[in-house]
Amino acid sequence: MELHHAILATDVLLFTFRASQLWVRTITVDRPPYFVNMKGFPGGLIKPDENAEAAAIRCLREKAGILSKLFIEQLYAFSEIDRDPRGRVVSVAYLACVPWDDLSELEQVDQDATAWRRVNGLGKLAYDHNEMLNFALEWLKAKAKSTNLLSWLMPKEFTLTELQSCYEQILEVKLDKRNFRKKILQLDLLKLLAKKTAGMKNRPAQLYQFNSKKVTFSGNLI
Amino acid sequence: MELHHAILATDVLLFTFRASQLWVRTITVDRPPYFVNMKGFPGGLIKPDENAEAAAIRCLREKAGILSKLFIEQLYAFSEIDRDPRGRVVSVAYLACVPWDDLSELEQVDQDATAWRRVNGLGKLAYDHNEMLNFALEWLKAKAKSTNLLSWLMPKEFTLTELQSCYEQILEVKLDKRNFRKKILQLDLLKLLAKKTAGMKNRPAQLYQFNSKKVTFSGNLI
DNA sequence: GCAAAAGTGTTAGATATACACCCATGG
DNA sequence: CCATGGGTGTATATCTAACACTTTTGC
Repeated sequence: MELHHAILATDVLLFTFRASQLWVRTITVDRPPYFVNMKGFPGGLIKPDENAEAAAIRCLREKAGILSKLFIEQLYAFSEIDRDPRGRVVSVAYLACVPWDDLSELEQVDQDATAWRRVNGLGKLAYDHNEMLNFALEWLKAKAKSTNLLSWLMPKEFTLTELQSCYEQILEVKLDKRNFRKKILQLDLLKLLAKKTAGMKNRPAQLYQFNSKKVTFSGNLI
Repeated sequence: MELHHAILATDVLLFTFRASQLWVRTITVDRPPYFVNMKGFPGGLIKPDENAEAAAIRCLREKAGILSKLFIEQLYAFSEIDRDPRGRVVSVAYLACVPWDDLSELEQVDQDATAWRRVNGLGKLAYDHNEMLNFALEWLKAKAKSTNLLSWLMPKEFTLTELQSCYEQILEVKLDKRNFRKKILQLDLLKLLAKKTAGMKNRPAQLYQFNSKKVTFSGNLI
């Protein structure tokens, strides 16, 4: 129908939270001109019979082995002419989140081609994936401040200290414990469970869960 | 290099503010299957030697006759399979803003193929352009609340009543005059000019201008 | 009993909201 | 003098920010 202009692709930045750290799913990119174990985010071409989001979810499955239900939203379309050394490729990047304990053992484990890596200290990534990561981290900050997005990063049950730690990671600030608890509890996002942590070498902590995983504006949270 | 998958295009929603109303630049789409004066937003294919934003600016020039310097930011990539009846076209939509009095007479005037139309009451548009408009209006709301974006919609000199009216249009709320003035003045975004309106049939109004047109977070404005 | 993390309130300052009348101009 | 839109202040409620000690458990 028209002259061929650009290949259309997608990349996905999938985040999770575990052990007081933000993690992102990476793949190994060892194609020319990238060698020696360079990392990037899973992605691939968009097929004629799928929209960009469907392609993103498929790539997560095929390239990163992730099948679980997840939160996914479009981040940005990266279209710089030289962003891919192989040719003109425009990539619609997606951001996704999944609670660590929703993942199967196979999804949690690191493999040769794909692994969970801490967001801090990823180093130089392939293509323009560092730029994508910066976009994603800014986006996470904005959403963490104004929505209940963290329901897609926290495990099913968590303590307020763990939740606070997740906010602190994403917002890159230190929060006051008492003010944080007052604020988050009065927002009515959380349900108090009839359970506490056990087996720790300190005082047991009250467990909570999110009321809803529908991500909506929830006031100015933090 | 690869199988042909999708054509890559861009569309631009260019807004301005005049006579207490939000306006958007439209074009006439009378190609099959759209006839009888259907409206849409200016757009076109992305060329091999330009990124999406450059293509958007070029399309504004070629299809809508707009050459002035403007604020432009990516909105969303629309990729539904059937969004264009002519074939598989993915469109990276951009939102742009320009102050009415930056426009030349030729840019202000309506022509056969392209015109300024009030945002309210546009009716059914071609393709998925109604969806684009909804995205853009939500985006405008969010930015109006947290940045000095309106520096790209207001004329060089304006009264506080005009500025309030622009906020009210975009946010779709009615604001209290005294609270609005208190808030906006204490934010230090505006410069008081040594001028007042004249020739009106009522009391002259103080004129202001924006200190800066660099769009940045400016507190929770309104 | 000690180490480690959990849990808990108050106060002062800043911000948001609600609200009504007088002023300057043109006709 | 009247119609039109411009301009101004206060009081209350709410939210934010700063801050330190006691409790419960495992070892």
